[in-house]
Formats: sequence, structure tokens, C-alpha cells
Amino acid sequence: MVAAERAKRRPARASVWLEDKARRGGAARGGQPSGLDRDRIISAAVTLLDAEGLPRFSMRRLAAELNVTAMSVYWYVDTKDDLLELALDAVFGEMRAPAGIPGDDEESPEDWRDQLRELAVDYRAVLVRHPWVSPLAGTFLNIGPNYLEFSFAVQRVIRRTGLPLSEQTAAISAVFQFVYGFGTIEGHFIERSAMAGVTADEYFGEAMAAVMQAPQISHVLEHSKGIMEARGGDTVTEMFERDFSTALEIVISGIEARVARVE
Amino acid sequence: MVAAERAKRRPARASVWLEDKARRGGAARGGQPSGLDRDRIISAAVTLLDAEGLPRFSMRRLAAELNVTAMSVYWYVDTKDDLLELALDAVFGEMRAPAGIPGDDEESPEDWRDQLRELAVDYRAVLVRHPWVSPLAGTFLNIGPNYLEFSFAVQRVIRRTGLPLSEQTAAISAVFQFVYGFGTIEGHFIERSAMAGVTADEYFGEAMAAVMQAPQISHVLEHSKGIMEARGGDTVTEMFERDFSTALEIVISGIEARVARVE
DNA sequence: ACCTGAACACCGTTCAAGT
DNA sequence: ACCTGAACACCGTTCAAGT
Repeated sequence: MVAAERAKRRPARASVWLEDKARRGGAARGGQPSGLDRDRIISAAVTLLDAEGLPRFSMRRLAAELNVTAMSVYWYVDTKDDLLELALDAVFGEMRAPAGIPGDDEESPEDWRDQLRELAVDYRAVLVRHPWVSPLAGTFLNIGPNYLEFSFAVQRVIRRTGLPLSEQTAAISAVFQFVYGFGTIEGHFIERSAMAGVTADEYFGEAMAAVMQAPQISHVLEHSKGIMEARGGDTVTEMFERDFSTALEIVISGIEARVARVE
Repeated sequence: MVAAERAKRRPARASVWLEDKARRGGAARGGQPSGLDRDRIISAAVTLLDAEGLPRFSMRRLAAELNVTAMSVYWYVDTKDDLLELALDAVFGEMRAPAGIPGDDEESPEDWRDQLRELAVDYRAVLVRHPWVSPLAGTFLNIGPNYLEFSFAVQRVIRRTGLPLSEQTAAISAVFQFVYGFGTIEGHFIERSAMAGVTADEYFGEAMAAVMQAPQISHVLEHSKGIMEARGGDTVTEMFERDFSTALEIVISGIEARVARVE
């Protein structure tokens, strides 16, 4: 949907992963020397998105990076949205081996809590490393192979909690929608700092000063200051780290309490 | 940042709420009959965003809706991003009176759990009613008056949980990042259904069929089907409702468990 | 004080044409 | 089979000019 505005007349296939023509290009086999193929395009897209951010990303800039005309890219992908969807699933592949996380069929020595922490930490890392992931993940259908593998791993772990089936989707939401939200603001914050050419700590200081300076709010500010100072951690990074892990433990405790209630 | 790509040369003020020129226009006082003012522009923007979605929203289309040339709007707002930020805070004003939620200074007869549910439900409602809110809320600094009022209400309620100060920001994250993530996908799902000209249930059926049809995943699918069917609720709306409230109770239980551990 | 028209530097995408 | 150039219908924003 990100760029769908100009593609009004297109049949609007819901995802690249459905009915894709998939000219995946077997790496520079024939005539011209451009050496383009789908994988090269996708990884150049990821690089450009990381470097410039989603709003600055355009097919023309990407093509320039590949030393090719903008329209060459269209031989490999149907639309900009398709390409973004491919890039999205590509970075989901950076999460380390969710397939390695076993379900309750196998006997697993590992605690489901640790498995859940591992998945949450990985998902957060992707969101923070690639701030453009959040708006895309919120927009597309997310049925690429890497994301599916991840979400099946999540399902397997949640099954081991002992929650009744009817509450498992809710538990998945409680954990991973939280991670999504947290990673979104964290990644965006880091991106903003970088683009302002300033450290996260400096940017935080400026933002706080900015909020303080805003009118109409001084009367509700005393407690906010207290809450901020008590937050713990000397740097913004440490703050994020502590908040994330404490919040994650809160949600895990909530699942445990829910299980205990049912048993 | 949404439209910032073309405004590279601008000083890049971090938010409308800082150093805004604020020509708020006292409602059609002088010469020309266009009757434009900031409030009219903002509410037209909200209407257009609701009707067409964020990607289709443009200054030129908005101006057309107002029977005015695109550039007239620029007399009232500096940039498209500023206008979006104003529209964003405007819809946060739809949450009913978070200012009415007391802190622990006043003795309040109401349980903090109910207050938290109320705030979460309101926030979710905004995200679902206005699917364009999520990407903007994830992008801007969120220091408009309505959002600040909301987040101060959140702080007051969390203070009443009995959590130590050092864990209160984490608890806020656990609740409201979850709500943000949940409202994001829910709102987007409803938007997609509407734009496909189909009910949410029909769209859900199609999406499920689509995922099933995807290759490489049939081997992990049996449990997913089980989890989906056990989810409860006959319609998609009921499913969302149940998942949301169950997940919210999980997080609240987690906060309670955390409080008990400390006491 | 408010509004407009023309212009600039961009977009995504189509299409006919090249090799 | 792959790539290009020109063109279409858009963007956000600036600037000089109108009333």
C-alpha cells in the first residue's frame, strides 16, 4: 500500500508471494553485462533503505545505485511495493534459526520462557537495525517464507506454555505486538538521532528539552521528571535495554499467572 | 519524516509543536471569501485521510477538497508533515477525557485496572478508526497537547499500581506498545478489507486461503489450523475483541505479579 | 492578509523500441 | 531475454505576483 497510490489500475494482487511471475534471473547468464538479478536488487534495496530510510527510497535512486536505468528493475519486480515486500522478508531472514526452536512434540530441555525471550530479542533487533521494517510489516500481509517460519516458531513455543488453545493467539499478541511497538519507537528514535547527526543521548536531551519547552504542560511535569530519572541506566541505550527486558518479564509473568489460573 | 524527502533544505524543526508560526486564522475575518483557517484544514485532512488512506493523501487533493489551490494551504501550515502532525494530535483528542482520570494524589474509588483498560480501549479505538494514525504515531515525536494529556493520564494510572518508580516506564511500554501493535494490524486489516470492497470476514477467508496456497509451508500447518479454530468468536470482529481483551488481561496480570514480587 | 499560476525537481509506471 | 528513452500523470514546495 505504501506506493499503491499510483498503481490504481493494477489488479492489486495482495502480496508478491501470490502469483508472482518470479523472474528470479539465474545470475547474469545471457547477453548484456549489467549482471542484474533479483537477489542483487533486493540486497541493494536493503542497503539503500538502511542508509537513507523509507521516505527517501525510490526506484530511480535504487537503479542509480545499481548503475542501471530505473526501468530495468521492472523486469525483475512488478512494482515498488513488491520489491519492498521482498526486502522485508529478506531481513526477517536475519533472525537466527527460528526453525531450530522445537515444538512440544520433541522433548526439549529448554524452558519456553527462554525460547520466547530469544524470539522477542531477535524480532526487536530486526526492527531496530532496519527502522523501515516497522511501517512495512504493519502494512503488508507478511506471508513471506522467513516471516512464516518465524511465526510458526512462535506458535510452537506458545504451545509449550500450557495455555489453553483458545488463549494462545492472545498470548502471541501480548508478546509480539509489544515487541513490534517497542522496536518501532526504538528504531525510529535511533534513526532520528543518526539523521540529525547526533548521538542517541544528545538527541534524547534535546527532545526532552523540547517537550519541556512546550507550552500548556508544565503543570503536569513534576511526576514525569521523577519517572524519567528513576528509569535507570545512564545512557539511552541502557534505558531501552532495561525497559525492554522488564516489560518482557512482565508479559511472561502474565502468561504464567494465566496458566496457573487455568490449571 | 513521511514527506521530508523533498524538504531537504529545510532547517528540519523536529515538530510542529515547537516554534510554530501558528497563523491559526481567526475564521474568515478579512477579504477573500475562501473561509480557510487552520481548523478547517485540519478537519478536512482528517476526513480525507480516513476516506482515502495515507498513501493517497496529498496536499493537492486536500486543496481540491477545500475548493482552493494547493498553495493556499501553505499559508496556514509550513509543510505536509506539519499538517499530518496536527491531524494526528487532533484525532488523539477523540479519546474521552483522559484528564478525568485521577492520579494517586486524589483518593480515587476506581481500580487502576479499570482505568488502564479504559485508556487502552480508547487508544485502540483511535488506531482502528484511523489506520493512518499508526505510521504517523510511529514517526513523529508525539508531543501535541492531546497526546501529552493522554500519556500523563497513563503515567498517573501506572503510579497507582504500586510498582516501583524504576519499573513504571517498562509497565507503560508493556501495555501501550502492545495496544499500538495490536491496533496497527487490526486497523490495517479493516482498511484493507474496505478497500478491497469486501467484509472483514470475507477478506479474512481470502487471506487464509492465500497463506495456505503459499508453497513451502504445508508441513507446518496442522497446528496453525488448530490454533485458528480454537481462537473463539465466529466473526473476525469477535476474534479481535477476544484476543485484545485476553491479551490485555495477561499484561495486567503480569503487572500484578510484579507488584506482588516486590512487596 | 490572503490567494494564485507558473515553475522546479522529483515520483511510479507504461510503452514502444532497441540489442 | 534483457535493457533503454521518452512520455504520462502525478508529487511537495518555492517564488513572484496578484487583490
